[in-house]
Amino acid sequence: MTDDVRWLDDPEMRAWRGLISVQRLLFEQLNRELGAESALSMADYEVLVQLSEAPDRRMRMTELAANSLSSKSRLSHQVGRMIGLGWVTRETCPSDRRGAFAVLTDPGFMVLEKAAPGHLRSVRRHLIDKLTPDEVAALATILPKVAKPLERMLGANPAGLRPDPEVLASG
Amino acid sequence: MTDDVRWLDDPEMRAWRGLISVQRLLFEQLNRELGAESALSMADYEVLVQLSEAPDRRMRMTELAANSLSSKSRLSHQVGRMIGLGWVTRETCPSDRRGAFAVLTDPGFMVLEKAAPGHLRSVRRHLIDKLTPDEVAALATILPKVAKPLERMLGANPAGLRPDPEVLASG
DNA sequence: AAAGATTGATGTGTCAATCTTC
DNA sequence: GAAGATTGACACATCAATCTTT
Repeated sequence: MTDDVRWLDDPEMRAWRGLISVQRLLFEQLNRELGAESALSMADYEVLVQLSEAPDRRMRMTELAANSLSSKSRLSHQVGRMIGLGWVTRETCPSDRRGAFAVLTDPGFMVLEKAAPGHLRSVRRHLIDKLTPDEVAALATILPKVAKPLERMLGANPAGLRPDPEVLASG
Repeated sequence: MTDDVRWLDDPEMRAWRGLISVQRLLFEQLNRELGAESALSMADYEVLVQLSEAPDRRMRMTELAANSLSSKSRLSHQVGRMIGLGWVTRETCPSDRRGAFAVLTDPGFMVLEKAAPGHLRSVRRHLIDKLTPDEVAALATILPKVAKPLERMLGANPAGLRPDPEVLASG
C-alpha cells in the first residue's frame, strides 16, 4: 500500500460526485414520492414487479434476490414483511425441499397496479425529462459498463453479495 | 390520475435500470471495501473529507449537511456517533448561540488520511477504470442535469430534505 | 414564528450464525 | 460439505416531535 495515490482529475471527480448526488437525491426522492402515494418502498416495488412478471406470479427466493440485486438476507427480511402485509405468500418447492417460492397475491398485484403510474411519472419527471434522448442513450450504454463487472464479481461469490477478499487485498 | 401511462421505452428503461444497478452494486461494494479496510462508512468518509477541507477543519452543522447531501437529522446522528469515536468534537457558535460547529480532531484526520488511498483505489477500480475518458466526461456532464434540479427543489424546502407537496400532488 | 439543531421511535439493511435438504 | 433460505443482533436512516435562540 504505497502512499502515492492518483487522485481524481476534474472530469473524474465530477462524474463520481454526480453519481453520489444522483444516488442521494434521486433515489431518496423517488422513494419518498412512492411511499407518499402508495405506502411502498422502491425495494417493495421492485419485488412486486419481478413477481408480477414471473410465470404463475411466483419465483424462487434466490432467483428473486438475483433479479432485484438484493442479498438473500435482505430479500428474506423483505419478503417476510410483505407476507405480513398480505402482498406475498410463501410456498415450498416440491422438487427441492430446501427451496421456497415467493408468490404474489391478488392484493399484492393490486397494490402494484395502483402504484405503478405514479411511480413511472416520478421517474420521468426527475430523471428522463431532465435529459435529451441522446443523454438517456448515453447512460444506457455507459452505466452497464460499471454495473456488469460488479454483477459478475458479486454473483460469482457463493455466499451472496459479499466482497471478494482477493480483490480487496489487491492493490 | 389517468390510467394511460407512458411506459419507458428501451433506452429509457436501460438507463433507469442502469442507475439502479450502479446504485445497488457500486455503492454497496465501495461501502464494503471501505469498511473492511478502515472501519469507515461512505457517510463517515464524506463527513471527514468535508471537515478536513474546511477552514479550521470546522463547519456548521447545516452547512455540513448541505455539502454532504444529508438531512440535518441524519447528520446529527452521524456526527454524534463520530464524536463517540473521537473523530469529531462539537463546539457552540459564539455569534449565533443556536448554532453548532462540528470540528475534526487529529485522530479523525488520521483516520481519513489512512483510509483515503484505499478508497480512491476502489473508486478507480470499480468506476473510473471501467470507462473511457469520453464516457467519464459524459457522466460528468449528464448526471448534474438530474441532480441539480433535485438539489434546488429539496434545498428550497425549509425543513430539510422533504418532498414538496405541490410536486407530489401534480401530475 | 422561524431557524439551528438534536432526540427518540420505528423501519430497514448488514453481517454472521443457523437450520434443513441436497 | 455445499446450496437454499431464514434468523437475530446490531447499525444506520427516517420521520415527527422537541428544545433553544433569534
